[in-house]
Amino acid sequence: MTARERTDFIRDIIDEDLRTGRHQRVATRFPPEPNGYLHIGHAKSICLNFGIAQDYGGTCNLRYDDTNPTKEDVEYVESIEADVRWLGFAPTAVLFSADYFPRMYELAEKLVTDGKAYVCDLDDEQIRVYRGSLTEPGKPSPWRDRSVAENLDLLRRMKAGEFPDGARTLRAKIDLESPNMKMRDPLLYRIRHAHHHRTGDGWCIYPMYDYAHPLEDAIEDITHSICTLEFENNRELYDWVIEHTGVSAGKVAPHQYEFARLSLDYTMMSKRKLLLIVQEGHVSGWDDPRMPTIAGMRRRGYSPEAIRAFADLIGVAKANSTVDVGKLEFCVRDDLNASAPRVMAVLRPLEVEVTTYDATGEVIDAPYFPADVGKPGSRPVPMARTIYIEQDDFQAEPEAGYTRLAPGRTVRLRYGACITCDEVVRDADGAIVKLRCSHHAESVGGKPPADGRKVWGVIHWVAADSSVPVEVRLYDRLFKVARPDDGDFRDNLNPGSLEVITGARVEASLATAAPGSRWQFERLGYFAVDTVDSKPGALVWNRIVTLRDGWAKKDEVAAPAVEKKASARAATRPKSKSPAEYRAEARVRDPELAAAHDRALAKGLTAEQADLVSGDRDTMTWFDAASAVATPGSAARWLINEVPRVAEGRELNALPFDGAALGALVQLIDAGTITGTAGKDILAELAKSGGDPVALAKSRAPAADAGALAAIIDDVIAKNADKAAQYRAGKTGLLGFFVGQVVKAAAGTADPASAKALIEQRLAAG
RNA sequence: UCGGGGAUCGUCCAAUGGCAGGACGUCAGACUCUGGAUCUGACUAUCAUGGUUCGAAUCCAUGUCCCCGAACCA
Repeated sequence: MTARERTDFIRDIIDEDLRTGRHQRVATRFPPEPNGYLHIGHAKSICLNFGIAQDYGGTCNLRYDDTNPTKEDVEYVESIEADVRWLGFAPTAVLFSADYFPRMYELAEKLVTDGKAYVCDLDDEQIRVYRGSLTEPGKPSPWRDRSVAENLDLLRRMKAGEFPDGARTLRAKIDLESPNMKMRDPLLYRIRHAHHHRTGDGWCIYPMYDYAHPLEDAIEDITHSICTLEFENNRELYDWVIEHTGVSAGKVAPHQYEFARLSLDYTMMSKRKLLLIVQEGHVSGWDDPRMPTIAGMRRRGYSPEAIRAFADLIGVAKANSTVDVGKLEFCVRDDLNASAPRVMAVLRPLEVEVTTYDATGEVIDAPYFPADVGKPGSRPVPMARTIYIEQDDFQAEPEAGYTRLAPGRTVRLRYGACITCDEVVRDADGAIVKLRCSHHAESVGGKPPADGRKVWGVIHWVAADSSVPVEVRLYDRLFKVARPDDGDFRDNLNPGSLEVITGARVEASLATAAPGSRWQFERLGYFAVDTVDSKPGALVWNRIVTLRDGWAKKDEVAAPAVEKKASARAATRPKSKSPAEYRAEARVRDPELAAAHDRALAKGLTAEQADLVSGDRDTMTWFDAASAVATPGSAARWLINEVPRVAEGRELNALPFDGAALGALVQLIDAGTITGTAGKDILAELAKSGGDPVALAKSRAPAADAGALAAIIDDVIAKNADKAAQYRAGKTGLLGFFVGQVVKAAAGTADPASAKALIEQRLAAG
């Protein structure tokens, strides 16, 4: 990767895993199901998984998650690998889930033997009913308690093909009452007498995703299994499968991490709906240049570099978000600006006769790149008496702000001379058919016309005789609304997403442009030779993206603000209990807690504090122990506000110290023996490795006296003279910075409150 | 018996108790043989309300809003 450092929460986790020695290597995987073409959302995932492997010198497998033979196809398998490689990544290995079917089945028998899975005869409708709902527990299948021997026999007969599709399933025996629906005896195998693209008719039972995926990861020794947010609920089952099959025994098991998948406005990412768009003929195929597929973007002319830059730009996080398509277009332009040679083409030609021009065979040597790009190369551009300019570049009655050609006005022909419009030739209907212009021969080479007349602008052109006629396809976004999924996507298709221009002309040098090559047509945009329909002598060009255009922008209708979708679900769904309700209920159930609540109140705690220290047994015990030694109010404050910070998610009873130790610490602070800041330091130490707070307090350096403190402060101010100046100039927010620096420099011997006062004083004095 | 996640400029992502920062975008200017590029400047944010703290986007509490989960899909 470049010098720019990439960070995201997943790389943070990896850094931590490497630091602590949990892993010595990094192994990821990209696991698409071969049931469609890859799209820009997959590109994000590919860049993440392969990018991590590159950054950490690890491995990344391309693994087809082909566990459902009825939806998958070799066409997709081939397109996926091609897309991954085109994006610039080389899989460490290309693998298929189906190749693990024997091992998976073996482990399924082990689960059965261990009494952790059973064969269920319920049909799909019954299973759904038995599973319960989001708010109600499920109930056990009547087949849940079959003997191991019977289960094993039935499983083997399932595998042998003795039963029809849907007759039986293999289910994990977990917990029908789990609040996580995924844990309510999930299906492991279903019967499918179907031909598999890879295993043929070798199997008639196929593993479910939730069973197959963790095993695949474990078998491949994946360390970090990265997937999208909707699998968060599946993680518990992922871990269950690995633990109970023992597939990772003796090794470090893979762990699943979830990130937010990409949403792009004006774009649809659902594979199912993308398939419909193709099937219903709204586009020409999966690789139609309007499609958000990698194949479509490739054909459109997007480069792999641009797509990778986009993935970097948008980052990786856990918040659902919708990225502005403008960011993708920025990446595409940014890449092309530096890489695409400049040439000239006229989309809608307007004939211009340069009446004063009679040279023949004149050829202009025009550079491929402007000076600011600084790349070498040029091509010959023939001039002629008859040329074409863009119809848009002439207005018979120029509107305000128009800076191009008009009657009597002079403009420069790009790379050539300036011309002045002398005459507009119209047909019988008054339509403009051609222009007659005179030219200023002395103005070639960027020089101004000799008579000092104003040059309004620079326009592009091609010679009439030597330019070549081509077809140009102008693409716009496929959907006319930012959220095509609101309602039926078919209603939201942009009818103008493709405009075919047949009368366009490109300069002579482009006659042999290679399919797939990318160029900038000056002042128009970036274009690529179509790789499918273009033929020598009959070129077809795709517009990749327009140039950024400040003038055109003014005509553009402001995009309507994206309206927030009203949440029908939020209104109808039952509201979850709040923690406060849980605590109150716990006290109703448990008289000990109720008593603790009264006790806390009696000790003078506020109602809120009393509530918080009596919601569960652990907290109650801690508070009782702490308040036995320290002032109850202080004990409660520290327990409520400070302990959770250092616990970093651990339960109280998992901490290496207890309520009594907390009490002892708080007592020292109450008594003024140590400062609150020192107390926080000691608390952090306790949380890390336990110990005796009194001893820890004693071992600390004594508080700095006023003189020592002043010396530290002066030193910090001297070292940060620029910041001090900014502070004095009014950036008072920097006070916190100085306090932080001083506290750090004093290694805990300074009391921040008094330090702060002293710093303010010194800063003002300076 | 509901559970799991999430909320920071218009947009996307940072800041792991100490200067709210970057990019896209927008606006203004400079420059320009592309109304491009480049450069300069400006713009705009911590969901709300309390609390803890010398100091809170960050810790605690209460509330609000959003997403996911009840395929023999992945």
